[in-house]
Amino acid sequence: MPERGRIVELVDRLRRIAHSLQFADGLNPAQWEALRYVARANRNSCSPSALAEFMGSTKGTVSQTLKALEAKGLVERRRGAEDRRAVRLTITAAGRAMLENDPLVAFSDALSSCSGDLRTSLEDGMERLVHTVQLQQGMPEFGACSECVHFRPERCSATSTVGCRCAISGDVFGAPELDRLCADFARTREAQPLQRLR
Amino acid sequence: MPERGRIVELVDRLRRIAHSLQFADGLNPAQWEALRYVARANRNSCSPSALAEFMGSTKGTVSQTLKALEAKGLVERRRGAEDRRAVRLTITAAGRAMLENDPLVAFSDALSSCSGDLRTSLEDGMERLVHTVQLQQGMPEFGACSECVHFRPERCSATSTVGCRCAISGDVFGAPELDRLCADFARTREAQPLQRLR
DNA sequence: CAAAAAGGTTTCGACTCGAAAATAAGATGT
DNA sequence: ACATCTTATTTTCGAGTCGAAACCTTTTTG
Repeated sequence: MPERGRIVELVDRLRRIAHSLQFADGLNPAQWEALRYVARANRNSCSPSALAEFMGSTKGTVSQTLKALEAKGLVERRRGAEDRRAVRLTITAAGRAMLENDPLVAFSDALSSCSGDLRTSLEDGMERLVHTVQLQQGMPEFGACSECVHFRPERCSATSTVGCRCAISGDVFGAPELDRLCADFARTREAQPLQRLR
Repeated sequence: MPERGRIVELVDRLRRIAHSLQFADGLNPAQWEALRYVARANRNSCSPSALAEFMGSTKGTVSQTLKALEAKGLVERRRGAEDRRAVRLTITAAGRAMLENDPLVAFSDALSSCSGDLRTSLEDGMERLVHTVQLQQGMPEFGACSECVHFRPERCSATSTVGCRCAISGDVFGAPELDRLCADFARTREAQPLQRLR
């Protein structure tokens, strides 16, 4: 029997370290997470609701996080044009600058000296772990078009540029947004077991 | 260039999931972490100070966490026999029972269906990641005798049982405590680079 | 012995977070 | 049109967490 608790300890250490690191530059962990999200989500998912779902939090709590980020000039809240209830979140130049020294980059730096293969297999393993737990726990999963059930490839005009018409929103996403996180994401293949990794 | 931010995203998701999961059974993440620690530390490290260092927190904060755990009957605080300032923490039977359904076991379950090799290489990779970041960030690292600089193997009487006389505390640790976490831990080999994994 | 240091606890204030109420804009049904 | 329901978000409130600093007690040091 492989030690039952090793992965538990590792995850908890990782959590603690990441938590500690994210008190940098006057932000707190929730604010860093939200800032990262706003920089990473597609235009349909840049809303307080989607962010609340992503963070496993409530809209009320997220509203305060966003208020803090807006006060610091890192994020903008604008009311939607068509739907006046909606709020569209956008990251500002200052917000992008702030992300340049994201404290979690320490983890990326830690891998900088290792081979690409090693790095990739570690990342793949962690990704499977995250997916599996999210699935088992019934947590929502966010992802990009390429692995999404709702993805409908679409050719743009004469050039062979491929975009994505989302079967849910009906919107077309161009190349820049194809890799962004979407709240409507649903993985195409069901729960790939960890055995089949690599 | 391998995507720079992938590991950052993964770590942050892992952190968020682990955080969410640890609001089970009336405890909070800090309390779960402390409970795990008390169950896992050797007798010299079962103190509020060591726990504070482990958690990257302050003694005051830890004191409150412990007060909560004691009130729930999961941990006992007893004043030291020799040094009356010291407090010795011990986990109770109820505490052990509580750990039986540690919410982070979800991560262990997620790996239960994968091969031992795969699991081990993922765990090894994550362990290196944790070590490397802790080292780079000047964070304290906790570990057990087997990899510790202060480890001095010691034969007990006629039987070939091997114990550990710690060069710092001077104490002898028997088999049951050899694998426990120690606040005086110092890794023997310096910062093994991630390249040499496996 | 007095002073300093070490181990813990308490107090206080800032801040986070979630639940619930409030606001406001769309959507739906009659 | 009009009332009602739903969606999107913010505000308010209260409980709880955490860190800094003050405090207490017990060694250790000079």
